[in-house]
Amino acid sequence: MPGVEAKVDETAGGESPAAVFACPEILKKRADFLACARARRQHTPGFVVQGRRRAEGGPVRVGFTCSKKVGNAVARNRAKRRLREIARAVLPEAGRPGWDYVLIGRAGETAARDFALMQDELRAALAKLHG
RNA sequence: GCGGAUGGCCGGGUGGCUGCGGGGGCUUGCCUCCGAGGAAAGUCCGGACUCCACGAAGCGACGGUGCCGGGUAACGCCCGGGCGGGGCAACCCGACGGAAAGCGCCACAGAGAACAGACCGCUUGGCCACGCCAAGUAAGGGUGAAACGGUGGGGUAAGAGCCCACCGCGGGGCUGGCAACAGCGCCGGCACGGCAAGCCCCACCGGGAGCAAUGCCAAAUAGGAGCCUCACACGGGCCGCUUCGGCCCCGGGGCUCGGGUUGGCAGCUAGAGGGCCGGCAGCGAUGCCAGCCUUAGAUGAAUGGCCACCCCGCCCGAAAGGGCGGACAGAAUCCGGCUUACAGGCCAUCCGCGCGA
RNA sequence: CGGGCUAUGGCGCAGUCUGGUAGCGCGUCCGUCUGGGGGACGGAAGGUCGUAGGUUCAAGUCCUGCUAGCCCGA
Repeated sequence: MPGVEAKVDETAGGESPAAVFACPEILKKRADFLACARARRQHTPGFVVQGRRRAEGGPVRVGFTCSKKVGNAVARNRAKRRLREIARAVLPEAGRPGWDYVLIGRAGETAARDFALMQDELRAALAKLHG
């Protein structure tokens, strides 16, 4: 859909306010996930984060993965919701434009770990990833 | 009070801040409304809805269902009834058609395993007499999951439905019931072991695929290949000296085939819909009528995060209080069932035992 | 959304159709041969047949429900 892509290019131009970063673009293509999987990664007790810098630039993008190992549908959905929430809270300030991030849920921990703790861990992991 | 049976219900609540999906509104970034389940699950049945195939009917193959009656859009579901089994009872359970249509199987043990037959025996007779032979017999013993009707009496050389009574079984009759079936009396003297969740027979049912169905739009490979047809108007080629005529390419239309990547829209949520309170018919499932309320539609896929109070459970504590936790589980076209999972709690009816009046 | 396959000793597989004895190879253990190792030979142990019911005298096998894993089509 050309119209939508044109709009995305506008917002990614750099002049947009911080509100754009409040809801980062969601990764939808399998190829994007595979590209991130080949890039750098950081492990934390609650989740795994992968990140890569896209050659073409653009906004912050983020994707979420919870495999069957995490549990049944309820456990997977709950883990993804918590990952989305910490991404929404942390990425606008800690994420870098032009980067793709993938957050991967882990069995048990992602759904049970303290929420504030996971936010700090994401900030620390992103710093390591960028550096 | 203790124990039990059946039917039904709830599945944490309230408020605040901040986010997500969808609808609507307008002043285009704000407001407002709605937003998971009883199983949304497993995908085991039955439908609706789309597309494909098909002249009708019959027969066959394959698959399914299987006591009778009713309910239903339909069902393998539900209700009522019958029969059989379990329980002191309330009540529960049952793949519950046919084994005299045919084939097959019944290991081991045992004399003998489906058609009769005789190991130990019993009785009679004979003899070279503590044994052998012949005839009769199938009551008793032993084996087995199962042994050719059972119990009692008569009878007999010993026995045997050989005869009798009761029970069982089979046949036909009457009565009650729509029926499954039940009851009553009559006849037969026993023939017909089990397995059909082995093949099979009988009766009934069933076309295939699935919302990634299907339809439309846009971009793009590239305006591809084949067949039929229309027209020889333009252009090219061939036959022909030319006009003209015919044929082929090309062109218009139709059909088929091949390659075939994304994106959007429709389908897409109001339907045999659910809930509450009534009325009528019915034992009931259910049907009819009336009123009110309610009604998720995502597509890398929406319900999250934090806080406060209350409820419940566990732990620590003398208490105040503190800490941890909240069953099973997440819509994907929709509906009716089935099956499976489920912390804790509530309500109603009924049964047995004990105590009291 | 629809369809199929598998589950048996530690590992890989037979046996299931056609019901009565669970078998094969590798591995493990013991012994012998060798000075020792390897190897060979001989012997032995080891299986709730995924799970819960049912049919049957009898179930790994037949039927039904469930669990786990794998594969295929749109």
